[in-house]
Amino acid sequence: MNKKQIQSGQTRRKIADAARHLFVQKGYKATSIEEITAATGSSKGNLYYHFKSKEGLFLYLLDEWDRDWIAKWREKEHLYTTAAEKMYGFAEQMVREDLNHPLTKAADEFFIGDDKTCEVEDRLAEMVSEHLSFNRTLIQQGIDSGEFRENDIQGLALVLEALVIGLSQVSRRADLTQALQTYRLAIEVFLHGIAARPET
Amino acid sequence: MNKKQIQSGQTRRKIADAARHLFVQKGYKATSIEEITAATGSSKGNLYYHFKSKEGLFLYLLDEWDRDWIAKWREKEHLYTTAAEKMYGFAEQMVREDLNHPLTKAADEFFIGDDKTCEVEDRLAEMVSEHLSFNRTLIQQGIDSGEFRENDIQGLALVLEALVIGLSQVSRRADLTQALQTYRLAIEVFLHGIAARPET
DNA sequence: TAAGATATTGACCGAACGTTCAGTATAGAA
DNA sequence: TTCTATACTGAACGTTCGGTCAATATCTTA
Repeated sequence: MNKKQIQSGQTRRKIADAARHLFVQKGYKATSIEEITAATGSSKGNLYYHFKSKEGLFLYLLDEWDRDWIAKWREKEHLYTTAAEKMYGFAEQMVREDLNHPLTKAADEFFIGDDKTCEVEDRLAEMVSEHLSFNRTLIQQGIDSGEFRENDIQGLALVLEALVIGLSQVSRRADLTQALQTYRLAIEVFLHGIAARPET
Repeated sequence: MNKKQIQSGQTRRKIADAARHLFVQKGYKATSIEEITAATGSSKGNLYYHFKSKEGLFLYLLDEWDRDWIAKWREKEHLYTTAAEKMYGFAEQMVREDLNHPLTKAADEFFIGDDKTCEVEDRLAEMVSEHLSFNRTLIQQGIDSGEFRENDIQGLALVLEALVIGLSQVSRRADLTQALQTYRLAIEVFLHGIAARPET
């Protein structure tokens, strides 16, 4: 590995990290290329040397982030025995990994905005379905083990997704402790509800 | 009332309606003044004759929408007897009133964007606390009537808010029937959870 | 060390957007 | 009818932003 290649890789990393941080914090549109380069100390042209476009940079981050997230989850998953524990673990990872998944806020802008490329559109649709599939598996496991009631799994996966998206928005300006507490309470509610006794 | 004053009022209404529709559909930033005027048939200058600025227009819509929402709720509230029914009614109104509250998406951009005026910031903070207060009341009523378990009310209000925000995002591209179904399921889960039996 | 590949710079471009303003049309007052 | 306040128009302005490019610096290789 060259000295040049190493430094080039470091630059790429620095840009990606700064961009991810800003996208999460401010959203996609509200984050300008100039802000990203200002945060890295390098120049605008250099960013365009390493990444094709703003969209390309964002897409790169989406892929990277998703890979990391799944990898971290696979590491921890076997530590949890019950499906309920997995749910709490799931929530905790959501909070600790920068308080939200890129899908949550920044990607949502893409869904609504009308200026999205086909490539981006496809990739996002894919990620959403991956997300829902992840949630379905989580719920299915609980049903199989007898922990959860038989129910509309696809619907529940959507509700869980909604809960997670909403939580990340509500918690964006909260500190880690508060966020963790809210997430845990939310999962508790998701599992047990707030009604005094379940209808049988 | 003059003929002129009437027409002026109608223009104002037409602009406000078109703007609300677009803001809800596309978000705040993604909606341009030009689009709004194109949808009304009147001119850019005319919009600025009736409203101070884009922000001012948005603020006007927030106030108006909030008033309408609360008024409609007060109309229906007495029809529901149990707190659980109120929850479902709450969800239904959320869906029917254009699939979301302006707070949900467009206003969220303000929270994150750094270009907000103090006036807007204050008004939004006020509205959030009103929202949470509304949720608290709803939950408190259920506890008082013995329907809901005693619990961290402020936390639950936040979770409910997160759920509602998330639902509106997840349902934005769904039709009314689907959305209603998802919202109902979500409230069901919020009330009863998904666990096979509650921990006692 | 010379030549060439690679990495970085920052001025610049065109498009989009919010906002302004000089000017026009119209309804009611005199 | 004439005058005036109100309602409305659309070209133009200043700014912001994503993206480009010719020039330059830095490192590798021969």
